[in-house]
Formats: sequence, structure tokens, C-alpha cells
Amino acid sequence: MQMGEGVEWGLHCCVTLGWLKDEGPVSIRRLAAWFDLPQEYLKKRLQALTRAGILTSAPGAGGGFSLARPPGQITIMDVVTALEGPGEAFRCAEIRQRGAGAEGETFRGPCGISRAMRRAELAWRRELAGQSIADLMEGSPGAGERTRRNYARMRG
Amino acid sequence: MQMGEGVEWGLHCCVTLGWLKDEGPVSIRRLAAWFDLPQEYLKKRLQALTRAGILTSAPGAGGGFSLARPPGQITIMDVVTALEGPGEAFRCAEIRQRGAGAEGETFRGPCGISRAMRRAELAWRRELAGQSIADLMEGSPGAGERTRRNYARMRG
DNA sequence: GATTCCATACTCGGATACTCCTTGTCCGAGTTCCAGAGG
DNA sequence: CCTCTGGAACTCGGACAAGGAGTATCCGAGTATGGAATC
Repeated sequence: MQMGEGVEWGLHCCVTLGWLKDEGPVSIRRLAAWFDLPQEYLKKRLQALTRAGILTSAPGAGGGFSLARPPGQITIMDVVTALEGPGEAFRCAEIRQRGAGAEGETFRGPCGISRAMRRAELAWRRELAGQSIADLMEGSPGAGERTRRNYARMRG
Repeated sequence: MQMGEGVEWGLHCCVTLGWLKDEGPVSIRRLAAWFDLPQEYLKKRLQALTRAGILTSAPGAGGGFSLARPPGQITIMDVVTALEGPGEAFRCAEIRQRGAGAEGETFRGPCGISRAMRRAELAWRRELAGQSIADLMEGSPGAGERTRRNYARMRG
């Protein structure tokens, strides 16, 4: 059970875009260089975030990506869902309905295993939905200033 | 982000073994037929549970698998950890330390993203550790009786 | 000087490899039980 | 009646094939910016 690394990329990009929101759109080239990531693949991930309405993309020269909403209105859960898909980690295959153990049995409602897993996953989602990009930005005091300074130096 | 289906198999097998604990060890052949699962691969999963100390395996004729502990002392978390590995779903690759954005920066402690993900995962684990195989058995009243009856019929 | 045109710098979407993990299968070796042969 | 031996049933561990999801790259098409060429 492994979460794609694109989630980490996406979250870092969102935080950075939050800090650079006054600098206008940031191009993929700059974001990839900023974190030393494969440009083409990072693009795909950010496109997914754009489709989910988390980012805005501006085409043309001087274009790039920006946050579509204030950082306080983007939860970590939003980013995870956009990048990993809405499906649950545990998918019940209804094993109990198959094989010799199920002969002549009738099942009603989800099995206890499915319920238990779902409850755990809800706790996980609730925790992720309780934190926003703004919370992450506040969690690193001073990093916003340093980011803007470094970014200005990189552009020059 | 997808959990292996072996987890569902393992949990169902544990519950069934809990119900059949007075019938002695249950062979892989019977368990696979019980749930209509690929016998060889199910064996691998149960061997993992045995290595983790959740099941006991008895070799030789009349051998098979049994629960190593009372069902109340086996949590869902135990089974998930044994089958999915102890690693966390989110693995921080320390992206912030790479690329142009990290030049001249010094980072101390885990980043906020890593902390947020870890907290969510702890909530998930806590929920799973709060439920045992015994709880799952009690969640399906009457199923124990039916299981023993069907199992006796299958052996005959 | 105003307008047109073009090069540039971007994003978008699709198509295509490549890689790794999961899933699934197979085989040889070891262990236990049971039944039958022989004492 | 007791012991020994062999086969059957079972698990263990490793090796290996197949499949799919995640990772990564490339290309053609569209769009905005800015500057040069033209009127």
C-alpha cells in the first residue's frame, strides 16, 4: 500500500504557489527546476490538479500555474483526491459470497471487514480534510520570505 | 493508492479460523475452496501471517493453519501490517532539499507535509488497532454456527 | 505612429516506453499421520 | 500384539512468469506575449 510520490510533489507545489501568488503564474519549467523534478511528469500531475479545480493554468508566454482558490480553501484531502483518485484504498471484493462457504447463504449489507476498513479510512480522510495549504504555509515560518527571495534570484 | 486484496483474504481467513478453532487446523486446500481463491497465492499470504505470529501452521497430514492467539488479541492492524508491510503509505522524499529552491537553505526536522500525512495515518492505524478479529466475529451473529455447519458438510 | 505579422514561451492532450510491485504458478524438500506388512 | 515401513496429505521456501499500475518521455496543437516589419 503505497501512495504515489506525485502527492508530495503536488502539495509542495501548492504551498510554493501560495507563497508566490503575487508573482503571477509560475511555469512548469521553473517549478521543475525549483524542486529538481522531471518536468514532463510533473506537468501531468499539475494538469490533474487543474482539472480538479485546485490550480489555474494560463497558456501563452508568461503563462504558468497559479492557485485557483485562496490557500485556506484548499485542503490536503483535495490534493490527495485529485492526484490519487476518489477510490478507497480498501475495496471489498465480496469474497464471502464466493466458494463453498457461501452456499445457501444470503448476505445483506456490507460485511464487517468492509465496515471496519471504511471507518478507518474515514478517520484518515477527516484528518486530511482538516488541514489546508494555508496551515502548511504557516507551519514553516519565514519560508515564504526565503522562497520569494530565491525565486526572484532564479528569475534574474 | 490501493490496498492489496490479500488483506481482505487474510481477514476473512482469520475470522473463519476463529469460528473453526475447535475443528483443529484447516488446510490451505479447504480454505481456498471455502472462498474460491487461488490456492497457491493464498498460501503465500497465510505464510506471511504465520511469520508475523498471527497464525500457526501445522505440517504433515491433518495439518493446516490455526489462529496463534485468541481472536480478541489479534487486531485488524496486526493483519494489515503483516500483509502490507510496516512501511507508511506516504513516504517523504525530502523534495524540499533538492533543486534551486533549496540552495543555501538548512532544514531541521520533518516538513509540515510529512507531519500532516503522518498524523492522518496515525488516525487510520489507531482505528484499525481498535478492532480485533473477535469484534468482527461478533459483528456477524449466527455466522459462526453456519460456518461450522457448512464446514462439517464440506469435510464429509 | 498604428497595424500586421511572426517568433517565442508557454499549456494541453494523446501516444508510447519503461519499471516496479502485485498477483499467480510451479517445484523440491521436510514433516506428520495412517495403514499395512512383518515379526 | 507390537514394530517397522511406506504412502498420502500437508506446509515451507524459493524461483519464476504474467499483469497492471505508476513513472517518465515525446510529439503535435493551441494560445498569449512581445517585438519586428510594414503601411
